[in-house]
Amino acid sequence: MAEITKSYESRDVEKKWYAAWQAAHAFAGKVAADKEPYTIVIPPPNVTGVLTMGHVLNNTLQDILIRRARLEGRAALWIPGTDHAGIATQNVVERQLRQKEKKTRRDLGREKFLEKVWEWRHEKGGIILEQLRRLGASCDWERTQFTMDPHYSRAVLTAFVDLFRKGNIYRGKRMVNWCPATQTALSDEEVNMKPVNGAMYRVRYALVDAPGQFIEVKTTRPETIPGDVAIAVHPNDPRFAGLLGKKVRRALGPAAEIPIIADTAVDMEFGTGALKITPAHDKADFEVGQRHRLPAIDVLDPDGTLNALAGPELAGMDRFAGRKKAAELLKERGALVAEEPYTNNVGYSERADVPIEPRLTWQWWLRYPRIEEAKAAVRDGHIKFYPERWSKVYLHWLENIQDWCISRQLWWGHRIPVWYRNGLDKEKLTEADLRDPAKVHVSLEGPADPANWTQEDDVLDTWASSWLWPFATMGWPDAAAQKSAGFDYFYPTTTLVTGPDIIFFWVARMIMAGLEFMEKPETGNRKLGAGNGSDNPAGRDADRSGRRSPVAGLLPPEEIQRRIPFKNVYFTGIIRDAQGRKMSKSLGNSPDPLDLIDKYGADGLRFGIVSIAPQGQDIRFNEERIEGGKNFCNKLWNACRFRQMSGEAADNSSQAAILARLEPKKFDADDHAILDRLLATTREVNRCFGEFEFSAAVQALYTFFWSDFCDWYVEVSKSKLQSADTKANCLAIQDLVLRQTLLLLHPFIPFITEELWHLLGYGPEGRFIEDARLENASQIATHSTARGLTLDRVAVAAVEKLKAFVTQARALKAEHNLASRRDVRFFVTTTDADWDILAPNLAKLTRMAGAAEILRREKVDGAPAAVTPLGTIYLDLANTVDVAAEKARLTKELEQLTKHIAATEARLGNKAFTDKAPPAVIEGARKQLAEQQTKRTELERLVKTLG
RNA sequence: GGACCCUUAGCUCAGUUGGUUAGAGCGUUUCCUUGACAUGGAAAAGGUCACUGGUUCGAGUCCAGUAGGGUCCACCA
Repeated sequence: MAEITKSYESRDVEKKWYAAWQAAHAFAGKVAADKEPYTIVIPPPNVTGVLTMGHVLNNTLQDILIRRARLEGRAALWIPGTDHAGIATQNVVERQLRQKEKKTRRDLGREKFLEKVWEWRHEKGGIILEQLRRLGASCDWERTQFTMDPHYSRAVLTAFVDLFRKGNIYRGKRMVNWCPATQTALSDEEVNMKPVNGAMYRVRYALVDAPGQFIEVKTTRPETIPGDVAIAVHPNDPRFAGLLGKKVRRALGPAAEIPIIADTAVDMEFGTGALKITPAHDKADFEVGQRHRLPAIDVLDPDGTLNALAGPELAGMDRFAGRKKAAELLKERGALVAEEPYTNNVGYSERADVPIEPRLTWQWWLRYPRIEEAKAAVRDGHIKFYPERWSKVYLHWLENIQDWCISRQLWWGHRIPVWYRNGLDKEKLTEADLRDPAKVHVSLEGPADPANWTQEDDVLDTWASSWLWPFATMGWPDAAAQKSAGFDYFYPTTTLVTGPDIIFFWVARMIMAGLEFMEKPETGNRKLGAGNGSDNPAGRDADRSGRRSPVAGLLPPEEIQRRIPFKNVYFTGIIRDAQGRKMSKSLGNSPDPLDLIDKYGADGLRFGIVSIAPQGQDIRFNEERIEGGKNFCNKLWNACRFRQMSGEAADNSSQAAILARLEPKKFDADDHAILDRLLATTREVNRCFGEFEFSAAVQALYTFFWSDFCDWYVEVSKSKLQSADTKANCLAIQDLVLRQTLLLLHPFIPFITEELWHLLGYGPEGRFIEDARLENASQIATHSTARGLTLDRVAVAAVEKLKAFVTQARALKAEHNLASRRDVRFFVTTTDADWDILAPNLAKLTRMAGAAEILRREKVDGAPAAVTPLGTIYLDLANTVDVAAEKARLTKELEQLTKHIAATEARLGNKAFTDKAPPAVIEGARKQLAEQQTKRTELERLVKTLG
């Protein structure tokens, strides 16, 4: 067996084991009838993405769950893959095209451009999947998915056709969020509101019939004045009662007389109480316009440039330049009454980070399916959220859900499988036309006579493909593919690990998709993709609320349970920098995880990131904690090194073999205590996994391993290993502890644990650590009992006292500047009972305290002393004691103790306490008081001896 | 405007149904290269648990309110 080196070098170890795991197909998810499945689908990173700290956290947690599942003997499957990320990817390729060839995508044309995108995808896409391997992610790479793969596209289009047939999808001309930079519509979820410092302009409009009279409005967007079609006031506003129905002259742009109208949408309190109505450029104005049958005058081109309708002075200007110019023009004409700084909320395009424009366009909309069941799935606990509070956010969104704009004016994506009969005027298409197969064809295959049809240009929102991820990655809707993927076995997936920022984008939609599409094959998967079904023209009077009355035919609970895409959702925190800001590319405040892996090892990074990621809270990134992860790995390495240097093991190849080497008759208190702590830690980690408390699990393992095992047990071992009588048993205990600790730690730090597992020979030759089974505490206890070992819980308390004894002894030395001396003597005055605890441990205690000897005495005078749970310990200093300092030190301790005693006595003297508190608590208080009093008596005596 | 979260040691944070003298890591001070580890060991200093009330025998923990910080949702020009 190879010798363990002095320090842990991660690089080669990581490379070696990852290659070995892959060569052995160790991560393959295989159907096994005798095992429980454990399934995770990765939140697919953008194919353009590179590994960020967010990915590190997210994927480390998934890997922890998957590896733990394997150790527990479950059939684990983790499906990896990437998202085609419509806008992001198209942007990347367009930018490259612009830089390298000085061309736009339109210069190339749709087909050529898409070729370029695929080229890019094959050359540079999916780097992140390679990076995940560096992190140690144990995905089943042979199942890697991409949302633009042919089979995945088929799933996406099948879902579209099916929903269209059911009447959930319709086409409508609506106000949408338009991104002038990418020139596509966006869903509400892709718009972020930001406060923007701008100006509020007070503008006056001249009354047509009353020269010299005006009505004033306030606006932040004077450049849209050419699109004004009315001025609205509240019908109950007395200030304007006389003006209703009168006309004013548009203040800017093509001359026009526009009416003053009354509408309750106007807030009398705000601004001047009068509102300019520009239906083409504001959602609220659009609705007012609809109510009053006013035209919408669109003065902006799709790219945000003012067009001819804005008038010659503004036409051709960018919207922001136009705003300034408009203000100047108004000023020149005396129409600008005032201009003041103003901060308002403006919607920004999430992708392009530019203000969006409300814009009236034809788009495809989805009325979400299974909304009620989606609520029930979470409300009734079929799907559990961790932390639970996110379910409120989820339910609130579903309560107020709006139809989803699923079409995008992009080229990279799933092209909507709709064909229009040639010659049809798309601008005038009615709902009835849409459902008429003679006019509009909807299918996967396309029309039989393609020459007579023209396909829809738009593609689907990327999320309209990723919402199928949990089952489209397992073959759906192809029955044969589902069978070979083990769909029936692995679906529903067990746990989804994701960020709360995509709860609406992704989590909620996946739930609805699962509920809608995962019907039993025999009852459903019927005519999926069969084309226009006009049996249910429900989309006819689609309104923005999109609410379907809760109809009969809601799924029963068993069916919900069967269809849901996952049983647990764990929401990670968002990783922030030291100042608490979100990590972002533009701020440059995100460390490169690969650098961190180089510096601290993948295991160090994993351990560190998990340890700072408590459940449900955002994470303040702290590189020192990553360094702490590395240090922990080194500690683990060296403890195993110590074990290896301490002696050959008879047989380490299984837990049973190690248990067989235990010699229960030779157990001392430390042996009992460390095994007790091992079982407690095993139990605690188990509990943590049940509650998804990863950082608590790491904390428990850290404390157990570092404090209980290394700082105490390994140190007492050094004495035990000196004696041939106790050596073999001590080594067996170390092996038992280390073996179990490696198993418990493996999900968190897979590389180093695999390496040490082999170096110490804890498994059969040629097998991985994950081929072993992690036993829980009661299984270990049962096996131990079978070997004649019964753990002595009293020993645990004794060891706590011994630890306190040693600490006091060391403190005495340190206070007298003798910490480095190993030749000091200690005296102890104590009871026979306590001496019985001390005596068998004297060799270890002497070594631990760094003393030459510890002797029992009846009485000691004039030496520095400390009161321990096992008697009073004295440092033999002969005549060199500083009596005053000694007295001050003891008096201070006595004072503190007296306060505590008073508090305890007060509690016990309170009849309400003794009447109402549980007996165990009262008993604990009494015991505590007795101990405190004993200690006080002793301290008082010591102070007195000092005069 | 609505909802949710946070405020505990110098810093970053744990603290799981209310119950001994509130913990960890980092940092700080002093000491230690003893045969696993200086990526380490020992000892120590450091907290009126944001504030104010309430419930309770007992509150960091439960309730109400206040202040400060954050996130999400919401069409006030």
